Amino acid sequence: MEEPQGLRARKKQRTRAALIDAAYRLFDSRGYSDTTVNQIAAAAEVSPATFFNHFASKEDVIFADGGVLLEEISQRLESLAAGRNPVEALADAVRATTADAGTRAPGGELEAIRIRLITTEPALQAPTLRRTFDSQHGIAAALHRAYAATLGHREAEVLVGAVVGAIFAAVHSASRAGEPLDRALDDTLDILTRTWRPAARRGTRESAR
Amino acid sequence: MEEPQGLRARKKQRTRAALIDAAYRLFDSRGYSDTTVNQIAAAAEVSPATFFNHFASKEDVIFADGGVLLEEISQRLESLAAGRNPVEALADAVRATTADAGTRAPGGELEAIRIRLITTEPALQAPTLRRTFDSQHGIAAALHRAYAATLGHREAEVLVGAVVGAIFAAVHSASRAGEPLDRALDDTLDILTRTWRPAARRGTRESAR
DNA sequence: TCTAAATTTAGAGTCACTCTAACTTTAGAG
DNA sequence: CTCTAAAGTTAGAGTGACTCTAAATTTAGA
Repeated sequence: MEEPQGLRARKKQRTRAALIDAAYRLFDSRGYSDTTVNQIAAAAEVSPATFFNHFASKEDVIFADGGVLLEEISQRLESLAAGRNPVEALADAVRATTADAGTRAPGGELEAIRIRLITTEPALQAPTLRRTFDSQHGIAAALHRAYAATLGHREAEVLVGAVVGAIFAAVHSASRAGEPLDRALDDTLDILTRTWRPAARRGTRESAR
Repeated sequence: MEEPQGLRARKKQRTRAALIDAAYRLFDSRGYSDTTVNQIAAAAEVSPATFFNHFASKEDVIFADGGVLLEEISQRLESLAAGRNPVEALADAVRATTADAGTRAPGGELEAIRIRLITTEPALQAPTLRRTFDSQHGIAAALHRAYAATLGHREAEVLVGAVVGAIFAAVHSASRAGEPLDRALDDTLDILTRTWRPAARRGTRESAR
């Protein structure tokens, strides 16, 4: 897992790690908006220019090593598809992924800060939505692959969009109400699996020409 | 509809209209990102400071008179609730609202530009998502009101989130594929109403205490 | 040891956005 | 009609994210 790269690459990773660490530390104490990129660079003891050498934007530092969840869900989908309807499989994949994302050792400390940040900082709401939205295509593609026989391309997109949209809505409203997020997630997945029916298909082709 | 306000208010509306007009014109020709607020102000023949006097941000010009759709959908929900399940009512409300939003006379010219901008300009994706997401609460509240007897608070949030998320996913994928958006919307609403079942409720209270 | 590529850096510049203090115009009282 | 208060507009300075260019430093590999 740890390729013994050259000295060059190792140094680069070290400054990158220093930047991430400094950023999370500052975001945690002063808040996201009140932390400046210059402060992060100073705390990491590099020049401000170096920050943008590693991250495309200030937010990027927070989502830097994200996108892993997307791949995890997509992968799980394939093994969970058997015998379940798409929504059940999706729900299980989400459950499984979030379950061990919470207990994952490396970066677990930062993970807690991240969740707090993206659920509370207003300035991060839009970026979070955007990135999640972008990752939907990948999941939809995986779902379509796993249910190629019964699930059209558009139906897969719609389904994933619905599940993700529902989760976001529930998590956000729970967050505002001060309720625990994991419970909101469970409730949501329950509701979705309970109220979804595998589709009385009208035609077999839905991207008719 | 047009309160004959004082000269003061009329002048203010005129500069506001000039700003909106200039902004759309410039966005349309040079693109959103390549248009600067200074250029908009110059085109409207006001100072740059005045722009921010009317709009909180550059994007704000585009969404300025939006938010109307939200209220429309919420209102329609109440009259459409009878005899339908929640998803059917929601779908009908969306259909009805988008139907006459397309044919609404005033600003119809700008409306076309707006749709093109928010579906193609990458810089507007995040703001669009954010605003839509924010408006969900209002719709969810209206839905909960219309189905107070059978639909819990959380279920309403989940449902609206699912419908909105599905629509967004479909519209976005259609937009990337170059397919007509209205057709994607119709397909999506069809899929949703066909695959949703009114819920075999487990308990009557889902925000158990 | 020398050269080429990768990292970092300084520095100047753009743009969105904020804040403050002034300036102009309208509204309404007397 | 006049005078004052408020609303609207403006100039100007400043902050912070982000870009670009060119130079400095460091490592890789011949």
